[in-house]
Amino acid sequence: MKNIIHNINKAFDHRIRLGIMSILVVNEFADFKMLKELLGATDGNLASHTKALEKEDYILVEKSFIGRKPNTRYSATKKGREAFKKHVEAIEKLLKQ
Amino acid sequence: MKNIIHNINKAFDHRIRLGIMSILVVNEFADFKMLKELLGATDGNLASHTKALEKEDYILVEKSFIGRKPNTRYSATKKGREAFKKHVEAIEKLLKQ
DNA sequence: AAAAGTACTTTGAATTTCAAAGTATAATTA
DNA sequence: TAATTATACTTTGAAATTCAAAGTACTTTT
Repeated sequence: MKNIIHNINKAFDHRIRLGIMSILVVNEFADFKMLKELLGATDGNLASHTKALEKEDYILVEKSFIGRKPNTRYSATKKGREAFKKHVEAIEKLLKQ
Repeated sequence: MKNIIHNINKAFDHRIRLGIMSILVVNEFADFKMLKELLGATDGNLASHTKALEKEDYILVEKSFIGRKPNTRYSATKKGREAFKKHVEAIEKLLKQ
């Protein structure tokens, strides 16, 4: 096989999704507000990217209340961590020649 | 500033464009056929991604004939190389926490 | 009690992605 | 030599994605 981008996961193509995963592999959890600030995304935009990752079972979404305010908290699943690791390795391989 | 994906260039978000640039920073030139094979892209798909990079002045497109067959050859511009280098550094920084 | 803020969700328009079909010529086979 | 197949792209437009504005449902401040 020749295809050099074969192992690059299209679910992580977009910088916001790449950012979400980067955050979630080093932080056990992150909430909506934290992701929004770290990524500079608008609300709707962030919601659709988290939804895309959730659909792939790469992240887990947990809704609860902190005090009486709603709080949505995200974490990377095992599947997500593994897929992201593979993706990062593929990018590194691609970039060093 | 908090935005951790601030230096990630959206022109290189897509894996095919990332692949094109990776190829063009190590090879002075690559033609349509070579890119197509290395990236596993369809014709129309590759054409639109090269067009996007050309629009940003990140790659240069030269059309000629080899014998009597048309040949389209791509190369990275100085601007493209610089932008890509910055992008790669931003990705590396993002990925190591 | 009204106004402003927080934490999202919904919506749909704009943009992007993609492959099928088209164009034009070259090479092969019958 | 005529027909068929292959090469090297380009054009087209439907489908998918991206995005921010507006909406919902509270909570907090004035």
